[in-house]
Amino acid sequence: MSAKILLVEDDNQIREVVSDYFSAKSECSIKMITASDGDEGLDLIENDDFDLIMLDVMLPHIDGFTLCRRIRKKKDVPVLFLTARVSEDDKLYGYELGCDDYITKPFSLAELYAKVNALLKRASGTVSKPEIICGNIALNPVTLNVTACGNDIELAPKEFEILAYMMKHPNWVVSRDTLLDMIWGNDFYGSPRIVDNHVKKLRSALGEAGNQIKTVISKGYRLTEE
Amino acid sequence: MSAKILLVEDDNQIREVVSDYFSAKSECSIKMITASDGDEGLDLIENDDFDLIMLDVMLPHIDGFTLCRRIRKKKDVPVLFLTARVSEDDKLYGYELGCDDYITKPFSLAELYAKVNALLKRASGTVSKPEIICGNIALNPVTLNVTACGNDIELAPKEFEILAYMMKHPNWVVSRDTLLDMIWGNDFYGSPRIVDNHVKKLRSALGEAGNQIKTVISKGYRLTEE
DNA sequence: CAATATTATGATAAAATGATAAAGAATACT
DNA sequence: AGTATTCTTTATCATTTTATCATAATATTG
Repeated sequence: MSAKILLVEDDNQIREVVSDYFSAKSECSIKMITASDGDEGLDLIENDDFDLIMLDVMLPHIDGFTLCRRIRKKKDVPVLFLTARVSEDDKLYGYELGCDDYITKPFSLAELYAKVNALLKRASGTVSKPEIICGNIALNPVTLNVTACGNDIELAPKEFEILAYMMKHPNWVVSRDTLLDMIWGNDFYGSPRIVDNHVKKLRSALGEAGNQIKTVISKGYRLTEE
Repeated sequence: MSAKILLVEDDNQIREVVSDYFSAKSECSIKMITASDGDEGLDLIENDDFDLIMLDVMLPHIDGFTLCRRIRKKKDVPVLFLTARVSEDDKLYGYELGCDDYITKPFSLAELYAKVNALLKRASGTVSKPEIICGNIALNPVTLNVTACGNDIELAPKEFEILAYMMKHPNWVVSRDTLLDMIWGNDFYGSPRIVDNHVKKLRSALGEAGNQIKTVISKGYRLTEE
């Protein structure tokens, strides 16, 4: 599942940092769109549907509270305030307007991310899953579930890690040495042939979808989308 | 293999100690360049290519995170954070920004040295570099994909290496001996005629675009843009 | 144009590489 | 301790890739 989030914030740096963090952290299951002032924000809201809106309270022409009221007239979308003001009044005001939560600057990105996910969950009844998908294979880094062609797959630890690494780098050719470095670590002194064996098992565990793992001779393996 | 490393660190002593240690330990295969603040660091990064950058998180005017983001916009080079802060947030943040690893102060020089070497090793194989394009041929050094006139091409290892070398030096006349040196290495004692054969196969694999490989009689081959 | 040097091509043998299976070692679980 | 699972090593077999060589084609030189 993917969510579209609008961030209205005049501070360039916060906009960028939050945007980057969310895109990266959610592994693209969250799509971030930003606006630097209220007017731009309203425009976007009118022409597009968002799953959540983050609003800075202190905006140039229009303040966050007013903006929130206008949003509420049009759409029932979760709103989260970013605020530097900490008085209870402000907090209450926000809540009455239908703001669903707020966070006080300076905030940690992890905290914000957690709040956003909680809101999304509350709003939709489902959690935004950071599922990674490549062709017929899906891997959930949270539940550690793997499905191939819709079937649940049980993988041994090493098999899972190999698949996870390749899923994060689809279409890359990953060498055996890279896999050894990333998964076994620097204190492994055996032969790279061991990768072959795990890949073999991984392929057979994936069944039909095992064909998505191609071998690139003398280079390594590649996970393709078909 | 020699690597150029930039260390951005405001503490004189750390700068010197790390720099000396790396130069000595690597027996000059690592060249250390240092900057004492972010601006100086950015300057150096813009005017030079580094194989790895070590960043202190706490810098005078600009902090390491911001600097890292700026670097990422320009170059895809491994970044390693030196940090005195140990909260998970910082660690995560660093990773999302494209920092490849971090080490917490106080650290042992040996540990740092090991991390750096691991990163360099990993990077030399898998850092995502932009596609190399020459005329109708495109080569992606990460996915190892080759396309000629838009079609995906399958190449045998030696063919790929020859093409890759020529793509990195478009319009150069590369002699058979050079190719033997660069691709076969010094432990090959056969005839340079073997290059002809691989070039032949490479040409036919490239189809139409094979014409971009011209033979320069008695000198070698040249890859042109048309 | 003939003579010579250089390169292209194709067939085939040799070598390198990867797939796979089997079996012992390590690890976790009961 | 005993069992089951996973990891690792090793050996064999199939496939791909590379090397060699003979011959044809092309270019260069006088």
